[in-house]
Amino acid sequence: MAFPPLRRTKLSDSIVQDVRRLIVARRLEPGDRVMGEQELVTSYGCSKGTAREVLKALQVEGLVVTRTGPGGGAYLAAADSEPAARMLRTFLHFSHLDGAGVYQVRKVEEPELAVAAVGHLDQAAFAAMEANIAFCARRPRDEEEQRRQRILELDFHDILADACPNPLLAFIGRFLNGMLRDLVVFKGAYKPERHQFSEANVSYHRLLLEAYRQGDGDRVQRIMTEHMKDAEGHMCALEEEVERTLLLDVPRP
Amino acid sequence: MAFPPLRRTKLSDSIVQDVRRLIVARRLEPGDRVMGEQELVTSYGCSKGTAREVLKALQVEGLVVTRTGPGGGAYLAAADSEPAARMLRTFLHFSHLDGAGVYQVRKVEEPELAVAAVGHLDQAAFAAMEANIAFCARRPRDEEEQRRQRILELDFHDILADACPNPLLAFIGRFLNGMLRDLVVFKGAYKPERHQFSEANVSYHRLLLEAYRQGDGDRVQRIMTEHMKDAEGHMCALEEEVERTLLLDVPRP
DNA sequence: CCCAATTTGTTCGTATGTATC
DNA sequence: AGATACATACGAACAAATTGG
Repeated sequence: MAFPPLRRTKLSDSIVQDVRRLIVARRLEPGDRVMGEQELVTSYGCSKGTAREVLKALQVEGLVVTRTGPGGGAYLAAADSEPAARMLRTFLHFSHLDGAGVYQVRKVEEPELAVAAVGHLDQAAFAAMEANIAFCARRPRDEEEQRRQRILELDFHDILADACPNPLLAFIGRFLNGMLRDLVVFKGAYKPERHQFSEANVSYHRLLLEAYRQGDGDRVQRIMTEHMKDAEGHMCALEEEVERTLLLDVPRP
Repeated sequence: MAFPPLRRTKLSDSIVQDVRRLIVARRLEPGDRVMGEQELVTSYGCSKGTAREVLKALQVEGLVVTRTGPGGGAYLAAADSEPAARMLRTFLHFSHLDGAGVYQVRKVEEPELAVAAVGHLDQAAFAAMEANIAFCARRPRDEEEQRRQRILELDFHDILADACPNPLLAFIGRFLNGMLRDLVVFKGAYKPERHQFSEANVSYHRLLLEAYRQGDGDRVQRIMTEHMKDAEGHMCALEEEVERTLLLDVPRP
């Protein structure tokens, strides 16, 4: 036995783990000060380079932000879903998640999120929904505007996610919206042939807005469920179409 | 131009972004070689420390693993959900997600996952489910064994997640199971008073196993839906109890 | 089994940009 | 404007780990 350096894990990793534990143990909140470069060097006896790696890891995890200058250093970052979303995207990138997989989740999650948002929409949210519908209902002048409309249709669902009091549900909703945004630009879901899809979405959004104004949770649930079912059908049709064109371009051996 | 000091974003961050783009552009797969320390230094003209920060960031993101020695360097890591799960945990840590929030998602997600797993369970999975049920059905000799049983009940759901062909659905399922494992140990859900909860879970698992053996997706859906509804009730009761004891210990001003 | 080559891991010294006072 | 404090970046050197002769 007897490992001479007695270290199987990288030094920086163990320090990172230690700092993480310290953060939760001391009940630190966003904005509080965390150990900076010098403090890590002095309290752990490591070098600047190692301390920098530790800070870098915590930055990537979205836990801390660093500022230069006097009074600068490392501070606990505000809760941000972006790092988690980015890593989930990379994980799913290698797992080859397709649009059908996205909608298998979305069709059960989005109705739940929609009803959870009832009673949590303020005037600004209602105004944003109205403006969103107004823009998406306009007849697009060119393909570029059509693409922007499709992106904005997803923003409508982001408004609902922002109003959802359940942070996990809201995260999943926003994440799925982001995935669909990517699919829109990569799979060309904004093509003219898909115009009826866009019109269906807008009408569903109109119905949702009305149900929200009346605070009718059951109706919100029913409309959103149907909305997702409809959108799933469009997505599957789109993917089949893309599949066909790909098969024509690159025939398999 | 020549603007070395004219930089608003950190150098290492831009290199990280560049490497990420390179990975997806070249369609690299897990196991493929990525730029290591030396290569980063030579191709980006940065220092060793900066190159190490880049590698560190990619490691934290779960994208690459590094090995020492000849033939070592940075390699694209196998798809791993752990980094994404860890960051999602930290995000939700600051968002104060409670057990009720977990079950609001779980009760709509787990039935969908359960039916998706139908037809994807092999003999090993069936054997694992049987062994799991057998262990959890045993009368616990002490509180410690009871706690282990509660953890293992969640492993039953992990078996289903492993069989689920939708990677996103499987990720959410495994993530929720992990969250509940933490709640079990922190909120003491394994207390003797909760024994009937455990028995209910085991009976639901038995019914699920039978439905899976018959490949009856509808029955799987119904049983799991009821299972989640039941578990949600127990979780809410538990949290109310914990809330009461906390109010007794630390009366609010 | 040891030795050498290779590549990451770690340390120290130094310099520079940047924000605060 | 200058001094201070801090992160950011570079360079050189050594240690540790792994592979192959």
